[in-house]
Amino acid sequence: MRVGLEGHVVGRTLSSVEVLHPRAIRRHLPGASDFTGRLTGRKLVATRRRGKYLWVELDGELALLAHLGMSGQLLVQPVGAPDEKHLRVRFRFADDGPELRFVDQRTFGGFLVDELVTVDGADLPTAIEHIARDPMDPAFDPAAFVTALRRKRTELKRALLDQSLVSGIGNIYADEALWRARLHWSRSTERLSAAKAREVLAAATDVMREALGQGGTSFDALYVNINGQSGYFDRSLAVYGQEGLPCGRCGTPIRREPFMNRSSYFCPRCQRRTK
DNA sequence: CAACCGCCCTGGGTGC
DNA sequence: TGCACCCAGGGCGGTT
Repeated sequence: MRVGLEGHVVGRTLSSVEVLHPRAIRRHLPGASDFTGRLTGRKLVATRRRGKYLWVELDGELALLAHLGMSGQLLVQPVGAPDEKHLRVRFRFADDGPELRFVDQRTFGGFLVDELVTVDGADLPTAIEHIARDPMDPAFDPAAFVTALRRKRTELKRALLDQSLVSGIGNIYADEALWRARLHWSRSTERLSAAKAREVLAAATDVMREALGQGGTSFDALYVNINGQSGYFDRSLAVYGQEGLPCGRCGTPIRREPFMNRSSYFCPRCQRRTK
């Protein structure tokens, strides 16, 4: 998504911004008129990503920060193309070329305009100062992650989802990484060996790299790239959403258990629960 | 302070 | 056919 966006918007100047649903900018506390006011006339300089956050650097040390939530899409569409049913924000450009649209059925996604701050050598929007580097980041420190993980006193999957430890891992990639590392989601972080911690991190990194290579995960057909095409990593899922189907390693039916008001999928034989 | 819970929201699917 | 209900997801405020 970031790469696609880069090719379409970098170097262009915003001429108008239209907020069609207030929830899409709920994290921009000064409100819609401030949001559009700060963006209008601004030039887009670069696209950046950290974990699940995406932002566009603007001239003037500002950033347009986005989180797509679970159903958010950024689409490039010709001016005048029919509005999508769930169109939430429209960005138009001074060159009158194709516009950028934020389409989001479930309205978990959204934007804010934010100032940049330097944290540990990286320029970040202030709102995401607490978000850790993701495993694709060249400056990501695996050893520091392992140390921080083992200092936690919680369940392993909770820690993998904690975006202040490592970012970019959500419910799907956590389950896939745990299956690859043969660890149950409820394993305690403080009793996890450093070797096992490294293993689950490596598995998560592999899952993310493979998913990126395939354009992401689109199990519910709501995830699409900048051209409206879905990723197809869902074809590669070993456990997520596979309840009752045989484990690819041992054939035991995959099980689903409630976890934090959602679900964890795992192989009950490969991923034994420990005390 | 760390850990944890519940809520935000929409629409597709299911069961009655 | 229509209605009530459930579920998916990430992040954050509030509570323990």
